[in-house]
Amino acid sequence: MREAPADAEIVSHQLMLRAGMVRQLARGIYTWLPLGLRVLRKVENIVREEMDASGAQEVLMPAVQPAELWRESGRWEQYGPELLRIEDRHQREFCFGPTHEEIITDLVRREINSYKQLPANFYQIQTKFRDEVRPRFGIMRAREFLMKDAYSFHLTEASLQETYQAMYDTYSRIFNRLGLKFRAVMADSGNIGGNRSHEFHVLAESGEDHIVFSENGDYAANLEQAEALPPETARASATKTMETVDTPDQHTIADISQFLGVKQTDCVKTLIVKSENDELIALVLRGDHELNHIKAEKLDGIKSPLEFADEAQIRQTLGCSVGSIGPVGLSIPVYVDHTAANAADFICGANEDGKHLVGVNWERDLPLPDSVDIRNVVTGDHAADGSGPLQFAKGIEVGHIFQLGDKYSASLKASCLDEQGKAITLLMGCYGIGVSRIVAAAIEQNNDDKGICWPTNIAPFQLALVPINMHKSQRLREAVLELYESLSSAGIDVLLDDRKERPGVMFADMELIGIPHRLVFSERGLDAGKIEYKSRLQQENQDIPLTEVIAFIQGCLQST
RNA sequence: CGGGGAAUAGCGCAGUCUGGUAGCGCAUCUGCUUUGGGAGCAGAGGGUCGGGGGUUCGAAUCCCUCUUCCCCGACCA
Repeated sequence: MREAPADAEIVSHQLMLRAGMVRQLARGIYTWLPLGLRVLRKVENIVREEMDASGAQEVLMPAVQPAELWRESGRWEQYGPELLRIEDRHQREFCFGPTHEEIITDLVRREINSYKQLPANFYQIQTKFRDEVRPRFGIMRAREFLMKDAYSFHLTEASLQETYQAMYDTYSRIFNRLGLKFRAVMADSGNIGGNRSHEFHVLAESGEDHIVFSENGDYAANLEQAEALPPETARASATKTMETVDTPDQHTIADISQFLGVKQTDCVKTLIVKSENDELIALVLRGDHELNHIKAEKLDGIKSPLEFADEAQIRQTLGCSVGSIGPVGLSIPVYVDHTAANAADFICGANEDGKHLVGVNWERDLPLPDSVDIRNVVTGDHAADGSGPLQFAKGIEVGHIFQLGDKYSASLKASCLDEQGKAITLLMGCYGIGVSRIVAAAIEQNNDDKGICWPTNIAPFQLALVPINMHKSQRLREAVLELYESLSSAGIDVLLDDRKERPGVMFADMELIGIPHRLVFSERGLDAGKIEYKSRLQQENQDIPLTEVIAFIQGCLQST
């Protein structure tokens, strides 16, 4: 289709519809059309080959899973509405699997009894269903999607580390073979649990995740996880006295700094969040900094997930509105960010509507508690490992590896006997790749105003063969068919555009669907013994002698 | 779950306010012309106007209701 449906928001979704790769059946549920499926299968095969090469073994687990196992792990209650629950005709409860920790752990506890069988790593490439609150962006965040999930089992921590590293290396090989620019970053392990975790991001401007890394690449983390170091310089000494000033109707830091004619960095903001008992806790940050929710909710006493206090409760306890809060004289617990703790002669709310304090100094006007890291890193911050200034990029998460430890093996009682005949609870790792999401992410990273620009290894076809006016020339037709046969037999994935269309239409369509290499064959070329080659990524054409064309194309495919 | 929007031909949209035979562009089909960057002319096919109910002589249009989809937020790989 030439026009994208109006509800396709991002470029990969629009192009996948226009190129005829997928069609939506229901909210977050898609049919893969032949062209899209070719890409999906190519991605899948690369993942499979590299997983096999890593020593992992492929299995295939059921999509429909009995509730009992989920009750045993405690997740039937925990998982919430994202878990699609169903009943069979006997009113037995099942769910459509969003992930397979329970199933693989159950399998392993039945089948693996001895240390001699370990370590083991099992994977599958299989359809998952997660009843997302808000599916969007086509297959980027669908409810039903294709995922590669792997689970490893170990007797010792060292063995888990070894497989974790092997998976890290395998993932890097996979994304390199896919031809995508990516980065592995340290990540929060979130609800899945465990201690160490890395995310793999495909870099794309439209990515929803923010990642940071140092120039030499030694340090890489997602924004949630990146540590903000305390300032290196000592706090300046006080030069001003504390005074109250009138700031009518000035609530935000932007308002205040403009109203008073000061920089946002001279201001300090105070956010009020809820404690575990729904009481109030203050978080103090420099005016220009953003609160990092993940860091905050890990602090003692703070409710997790983080919840901001409501306006009414703030007014009742502190006697002022949200826009006028400051740390001076607060009777509730206070956490101060490292950078805010380094401020001198700063400006903050006076805990009285329409008033702020200026010239405030820690330890003179108010006590300074031990400072903490609760902000997002910003441009100018340095990497926590000392590897230099941080750079920022946006990414799409396509892989995530975790060390689960005994989270599932303990609740599901998966153990085996060690060399001394003693039962040991197994340690686990799990490793996911969003196979269908990779297809969308690859398009987000590789497109132009004409359409998709597939990396050769995952393009639906490697080469487009475009004959000009083949229907008018029998000898051209014969030459084209012969060339098509020899290209195919040479193992080249070639698409012959044998439609009776005008050249412009064929060129535009081949560019839209993103075939990386193109050969144009005309009667004129046939006479000259030449064929015209063009790469999807370049403007210029070049003429190749017919006799050399197969070798030439093979060269093109190898260099990409 | 809260807030907002939409549903009319395969796609993009008009028509709805003010009820009176269902429209436009692209796509599709036929014919002729054209043929190296999304062709031109002529003609044709294609619609329970998301479903159900109501008001009316008459409903895409007004009323009620259900469903689905989209966006923002909360949530989350």
